[in-house]
Amino acid sequence: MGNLATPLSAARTMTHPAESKPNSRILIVEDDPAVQKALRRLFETEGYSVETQSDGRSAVESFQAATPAAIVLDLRLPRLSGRDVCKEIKAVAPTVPIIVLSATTDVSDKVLLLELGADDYVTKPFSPRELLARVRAALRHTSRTPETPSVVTFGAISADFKKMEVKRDGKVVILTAQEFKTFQFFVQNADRVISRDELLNEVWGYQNYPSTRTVDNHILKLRQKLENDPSSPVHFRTVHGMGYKFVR
Amino acid sequence: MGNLATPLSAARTMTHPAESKPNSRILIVEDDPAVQKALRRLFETEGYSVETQSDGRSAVESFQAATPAAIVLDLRLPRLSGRDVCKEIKAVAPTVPIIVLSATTDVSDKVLLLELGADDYVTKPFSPRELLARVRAALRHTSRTPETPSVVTFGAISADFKKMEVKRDGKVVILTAQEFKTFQFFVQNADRVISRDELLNEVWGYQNYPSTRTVDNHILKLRQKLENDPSSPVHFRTVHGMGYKFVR
DNA sequence: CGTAATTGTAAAAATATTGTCAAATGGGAG
DNA sequence: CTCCCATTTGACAATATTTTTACAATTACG
Repeated sequence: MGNLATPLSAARTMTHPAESKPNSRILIVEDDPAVQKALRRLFETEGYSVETQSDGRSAVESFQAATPAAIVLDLRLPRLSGRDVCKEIKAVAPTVPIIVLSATTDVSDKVLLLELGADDYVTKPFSPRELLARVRAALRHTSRTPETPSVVTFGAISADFKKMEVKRDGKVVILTAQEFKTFQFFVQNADRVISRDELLNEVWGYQNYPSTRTVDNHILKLRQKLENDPSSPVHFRTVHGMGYKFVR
Repeated sequence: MGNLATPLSAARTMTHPAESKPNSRILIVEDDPAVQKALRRLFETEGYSVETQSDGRSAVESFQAATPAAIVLDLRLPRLSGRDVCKEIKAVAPTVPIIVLSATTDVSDKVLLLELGADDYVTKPFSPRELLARVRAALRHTSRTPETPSVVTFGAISADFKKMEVKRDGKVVILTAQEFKTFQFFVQNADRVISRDELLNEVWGYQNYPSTRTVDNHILKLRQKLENDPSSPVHFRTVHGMGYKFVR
């Protein structure tokens, strides 16, 4: 099986339906007043309550005063660098998601982000929607922690998402990267009808947006690999005119 | 990959079922006639109703005349720059999503998009599919109707709109896509008399506008599937000369 | 009552969606 | 550069749904 490190992170960009969290407090750390103002507006119109800070030291203090649900953090900050803010906060509260804003040069390597403890990042000319999506994804991730259990079993299938391994009757089934991502998305959204469109958006992403027939083909593969009788699927059900639905 | 001119035809073949909102009007602001024409075709073949404008001033006026569901906006415009169009519109109607078309140089700075208040952006040259995907994503986000409770029960019927599942006496009843949509509309508008025309407008959409008899047939199906005694309906009532009325 | 308009109903006809496979594409490893 | 394999596309068949159509039943109303 291919290396899934990169593709998986893409799947995190989910904008999830009907999941807007009111009452969520966001701490925005950004020194450019224009950007700060714009960010505040962005999140406030989405129903978040916003706290802003302009430098690193104040950010940490503000965080300690009242723990926000998530943090949007510019890396280039006066007084205390974004890196250090990240580290300090993660040391105290490792579960609060931090989304880093950065120029491409700031994070040439993902290793850096891991070291920092950041949960996600958005690079330079970013779309507001994308930032929102990532914050939401991060929030969702923490708010329902046991969302994706590491191991899921149903029928003759057992999947270990941590190991990225799927077994059928105890024998390893090899899924390709895309198949695995699709599978995981279905498991995370069990019992819900998912349109091809949503799949393309959430699993494939924007940059490569294939035709809807591609989705069907991947469903076909998943059925062939995971269903007892692929021609009359039990788990990967089709909902005519709507999309697909996964049931355990 | 996609340079706008040719690949449009490719995206045309993309069948796009159920998901697309009927009656969605898109305002396209683009001064290059060739691109404008291509964009119009792109969105029209996907079932959107399209309004086009070639300069900034007209765009704002057109917007005020009739508010579209979303706006696709080129940044480089005569008469009034895309930036200003964006600002003006966002000042009046912050919820209408704006997707910006831009050369990479236009958005080299992350400040820009945020200040503008744009929701998303696509850089030229862009793939038609990507643009479509982003517009759809934006629409999906705003047009979310939180008014439908996820689960509704009445008589022997229980409906889970999230799972798109309807049960009668605990047994799953299979509704087709159109039946389900019709059913949902009735539930959302319980106790109110609904004319066939309204149903055709709201549930079917103007792009495929069948005869009013089609409505009757769907009511028939709903009664057969959901009523205890379909020939003397309790929930899906006929209001002679007017239309139908759903009561729980 | 009687008639015209409206609605109920079921089957046929027309469309639309999905399943499936083979071939084309494209990216990465060697 | 070439080969390999995942991915995507495109075609076509197989299904499923939507719409039309025709006619019977019902209702409104003089």
